[in-house]
Amino acid sequence: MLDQFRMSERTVGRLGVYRRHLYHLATEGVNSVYSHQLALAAGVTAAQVRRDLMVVGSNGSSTRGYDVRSLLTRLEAFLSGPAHQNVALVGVGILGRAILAYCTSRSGHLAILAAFDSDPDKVGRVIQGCRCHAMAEMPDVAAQGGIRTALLAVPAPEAQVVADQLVSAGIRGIVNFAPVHLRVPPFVHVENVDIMISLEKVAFFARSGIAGEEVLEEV
Amino acid sequence: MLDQFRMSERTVGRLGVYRRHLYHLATEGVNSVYSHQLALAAGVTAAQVRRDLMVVGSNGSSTRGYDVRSLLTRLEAFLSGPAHQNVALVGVGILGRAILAYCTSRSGHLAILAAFDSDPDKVGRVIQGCRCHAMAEMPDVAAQGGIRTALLAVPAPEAQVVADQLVSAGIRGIVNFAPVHLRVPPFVHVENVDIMISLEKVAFFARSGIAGEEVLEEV
DNA sequence: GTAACGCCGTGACAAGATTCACAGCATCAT
DNA sequence: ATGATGCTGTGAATCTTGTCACGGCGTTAC
Repeated sequence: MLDQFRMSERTVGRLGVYRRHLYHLATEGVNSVYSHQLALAAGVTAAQVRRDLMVVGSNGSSTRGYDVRSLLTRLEAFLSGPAHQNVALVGVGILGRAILAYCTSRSGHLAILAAFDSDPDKVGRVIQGCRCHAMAEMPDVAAQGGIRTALLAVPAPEAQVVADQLVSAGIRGIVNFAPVHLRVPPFVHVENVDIMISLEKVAFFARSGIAGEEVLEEV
Repeated sequence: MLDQFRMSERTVGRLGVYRRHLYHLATEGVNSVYSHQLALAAGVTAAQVRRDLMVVGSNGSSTRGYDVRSLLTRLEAFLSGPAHQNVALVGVGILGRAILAYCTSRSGHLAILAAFDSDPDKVGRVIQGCRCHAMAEMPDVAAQGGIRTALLAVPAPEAQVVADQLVSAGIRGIVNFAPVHLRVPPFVHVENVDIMISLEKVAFFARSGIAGEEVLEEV
């Protein structure tokens, strides 16, 4: 719990997946779950699940597995911390709107509190239930809302400039949808969501699979 | 080419990033580039770049670095193969439309040839320049268009069922935007793009106040 | 009561990814 | 020439990540 500093990024991602599945289980009234069931739902091995859960201080029983409610609480505490966290969306283009719709439809520990765009036509309007501010208001809104995390969905050429603005407005984590590498200070965490790269990767392996089938297929 | 079967997924992703940057350089008339320049643009180390480029058969010179045009050609050949590849989009909700807009605005080696949706109101319409078909037409369209890769942007509860349909329609690679783990045969490659998990990860590290990404020292 | 079972927690191990470090080479300055 | 420079390509070392295997312990069956 203490050393969140040395947490592996991948482990954090998987913990999020477990949490989501546990949430499902909880709403369905399930109250205990085995590591191999979580593993199946998350697409990893049971050993991996158990190893990951060590960081939140495991409380599994050998007979019933993990108590869903209790584990969910622990994961929430570990991942989200005590307080509700607010997030900003920057760039209200078509992708930005999709993200807004996607996030607001989902529940609670993370909420998009404000949106920002440089287009004067959008400023002042409420889009997908979220007020759109001018970029200049960023520092104030971020400070007032305690926003430390931003979703960046602006066109690639603007991404770096806007990222710099975000950092000076106090943002410490950025989910970057623009297809460029952002240069930020070391205390800012950037996660790239690069749809085209993902697509190219999948296309690559889908193509390789052709040869795989033709040439040799084991197992 | 060589054994693309054993290629690391991460390496393929980085090669895509290099390719994109090389494309930029080429359009700007730059005709040679050093590994450390590519590294800066991609957010990795120079050694990593050189190591990655080994798989496409490096041709760097010690004095001018890499020839942009030549390296770009090699990367294109390696990543995209000889033929143009077609892709399908399944699920034309707001996210699907954003993806359509995002991809069609970008150029060439990968094109979204067809869209699919279960909503009868959308079927037959042309959205973002792409014709929307009924799900039932999937196998035919995929076969005719030689589509082996799909972008899956349907609601989570439907994702698994649709994925099964895709696989039986001959799809061998899926970019999955739904927040669920898809169970597919081993010859199908799935890449998850999970916006909520990415956001949670970033929020976690932003809260921890730790460095996520190293800033590489310049020039 | 006790033997057998199945699962968790974890140390040890293996596999994989990245970085280091240096040979080899073309170029340039002197 | 000849030494210095600065880059690439790559084996080896290091660091990271995932897997294995087994002790321990409730529970259940008999």
